[in-house]
Amino acid sequence: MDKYFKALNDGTRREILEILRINPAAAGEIADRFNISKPSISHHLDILKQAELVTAKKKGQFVMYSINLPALDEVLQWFSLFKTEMNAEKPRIRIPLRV
Amino acid sequence: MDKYFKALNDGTRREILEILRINPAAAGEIADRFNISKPSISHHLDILKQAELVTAKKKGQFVMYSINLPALDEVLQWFSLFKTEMNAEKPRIRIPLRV
DNA sequence: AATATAGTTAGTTATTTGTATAATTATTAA
DNA sequence: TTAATAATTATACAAATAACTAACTATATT
Repeated sequence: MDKYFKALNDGTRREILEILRINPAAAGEIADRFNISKPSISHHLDILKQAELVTAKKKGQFVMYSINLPALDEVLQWFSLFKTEMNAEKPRIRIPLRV
Repeated sequence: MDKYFKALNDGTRREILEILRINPAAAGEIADRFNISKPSISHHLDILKQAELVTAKKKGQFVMYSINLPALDEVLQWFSLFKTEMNAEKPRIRIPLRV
């Protein structure tokens, strides 16, 4: 869990994830979206990769980065511990909205 | 969102939240659970309070800390952006397990 | 009033982190 | 094979962070 939170504790890295959520992208494309040097972005991508929040695959001279949704889902599960629903008293029965 | 992730980027603070999830507790009770000095825990509590992840209320000579679930829910919502479900192709219909 | 208990604030230190520039590797194009 | 493009690695440095001890404030007890 620690590696995830470490990686997520940076606005630039969270933005990168939001970008990759839509589509995979090359390192340079990602860097172009920020006013930060390319080596810095490369470093951010490395941290995300080490945390397994993204994957990287070389395509010719490009390196394509993709999001790793299952990892993000693991973090989401940690937060589920605190779901208000779980701690509420009343509603024991949930009526489905649609079938 | 930044203040949340900053506060959550520490194992001790996440453990404190897990403790407070069960019950409110005084600063000292919390400190007793860790091999860390009381001033350090006090500082962690302050960071959690500043991030609005916990609330503090003085009761006599004690300070009782409680979890702030709605704030944690906000973070959970950020993660929901990445819910696999949202990006998956297949399951459009969910069958409720029980009514 | 004096002492004990609970907690925070102040000040210090070692470590980690985000950024930059410069140099390097790898692939593609002339 | 030389030059251009994409990306990473190396190095340096300022700022942020987590920990400690010591000192302080506030409440409770004797």
